[in-house]
Amino acid sequence: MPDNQELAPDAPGSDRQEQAQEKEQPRRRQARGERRIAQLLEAAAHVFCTTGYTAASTNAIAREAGVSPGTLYQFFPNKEAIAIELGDRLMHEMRETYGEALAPVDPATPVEEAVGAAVDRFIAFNCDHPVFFALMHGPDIPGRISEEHDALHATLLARITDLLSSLLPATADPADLTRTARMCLGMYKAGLELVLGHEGAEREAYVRELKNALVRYLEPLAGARLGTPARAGA
Amino acid sequence: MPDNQELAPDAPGSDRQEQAQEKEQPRRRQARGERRIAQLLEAAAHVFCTTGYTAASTNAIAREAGVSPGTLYQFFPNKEAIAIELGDRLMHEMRETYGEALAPVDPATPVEEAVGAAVDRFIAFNCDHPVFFALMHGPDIPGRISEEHDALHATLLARITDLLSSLLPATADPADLTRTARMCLGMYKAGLELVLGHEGAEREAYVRELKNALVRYLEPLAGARLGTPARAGA
DNA sequence: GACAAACGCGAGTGGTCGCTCGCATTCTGG
DNA sequence: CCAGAATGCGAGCGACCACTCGCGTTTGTC
Repeated sequence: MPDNQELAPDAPGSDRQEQAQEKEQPRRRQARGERRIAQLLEAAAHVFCTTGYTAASTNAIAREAGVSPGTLYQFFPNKEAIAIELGDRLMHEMRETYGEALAPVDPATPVEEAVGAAVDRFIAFNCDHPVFFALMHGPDIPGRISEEHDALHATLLARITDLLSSLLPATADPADLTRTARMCLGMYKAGLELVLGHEGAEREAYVRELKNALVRYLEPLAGARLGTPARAGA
Repeated sequence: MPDNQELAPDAPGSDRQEQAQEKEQPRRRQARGERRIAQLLEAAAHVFCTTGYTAASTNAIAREAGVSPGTLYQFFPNKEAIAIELGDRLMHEMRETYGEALAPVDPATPVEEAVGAAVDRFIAFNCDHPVFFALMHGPDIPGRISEEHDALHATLLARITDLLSSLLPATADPADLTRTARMCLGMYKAGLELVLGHEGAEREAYVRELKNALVRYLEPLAGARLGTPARAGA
């Protein structure tokens, strides 16, 4: 088992003459291998999506990718590593493409706009990558993914809390803020599930419904700000 | 395997002389057996609660109940039947104890009151029986439980839709009603998760937060009704 | 072309889990 | 009190799954 150092680096400290590469053991990999990895991850995404993590068998993933189980284990040390690599790539893509949704907002933007923009971005990402939802909300996910989920959860919570504290001028109790932020995130998740469960116009209607729920929940809190009475109903 | 007809009745039609009992094959069971069943179901509830359905092993359930695996299979034909019987009993108890929450409401009651009463009842039930949440929201539940969940889901949806249609006088589009009802149920589930994740005063604060979110979401829809501007904040 | 390393295969291994079977013990009706 | 049913046991069976191993094939390098 002298393979797979790239995806699952073990403890170093043995004979290593030239670490003058980029990072860690280079593990020379041909283009063919990279293609196989992408192929396997795509197959894994499909299988995870349809059956969930635990119910997904590595043999099924290999079959879906059209390779043998042995080939799969040439590139991934174990089943967990597949989910982790998949999660890492999704996380990376999300931060790259939709990172702006996490950036601090101009405190002058109305609630509707801020909520709408954030919801649109995250909904779009989740619609493009349904595996993300399966990996993040499965009850049986491996430890590493769970950590990533917690990190994302905490990040989102912090961002929402920031946004809320910019809305509530002096109502200072941070415990209230935390609860409200958690409630917002929960409502978003619930709405996301509804959105993912429908297609086309119906899906968009649910997006509007989710935005309505969030805005109506948050608007009364923004008492000190200039009200935005214009509300485009469904 | 001439046992377990009561919990898993197979196709009848064979030699049955005296069906003058109460229902189905009587399957004479001693008090000891009934006690064992209750004991096993309690153990199963605990194991399902902590590890989920699929991860729960029948041997673990038997161990938790302090009996051998063979004894477990004397009363349940298979693992699924354990979850089904547990679900049936929970469902029965819910209908018995909290069925009034599903009864039609007086159309004169304000939104806050109706929402608050329903939320309180269901939250209380779920707090008393955390297994219910685990069985209903696990992604790996067996078919029968899934059907029960769907039935409950549909019932709740129908009730919420009724309540909504009594609020919206003439805004007739039933598709909008369905979406709003689904959003309400999703918000309730999200809130329930938050509530179950906390204890004591914090838990009650989340209950209030959930009610706030639901009321604020629904209140603007009740435009034609006499408004209830008194809102007790957190 | 030759060598080595990366790639690819699929039968096989160890382990777990749902479930069974033969047998011992306890209860119930007559 | 005794025949038979209900209860109880736990080693073990078959199936499945994550993962391995030995060997054959392809690819990059000199």
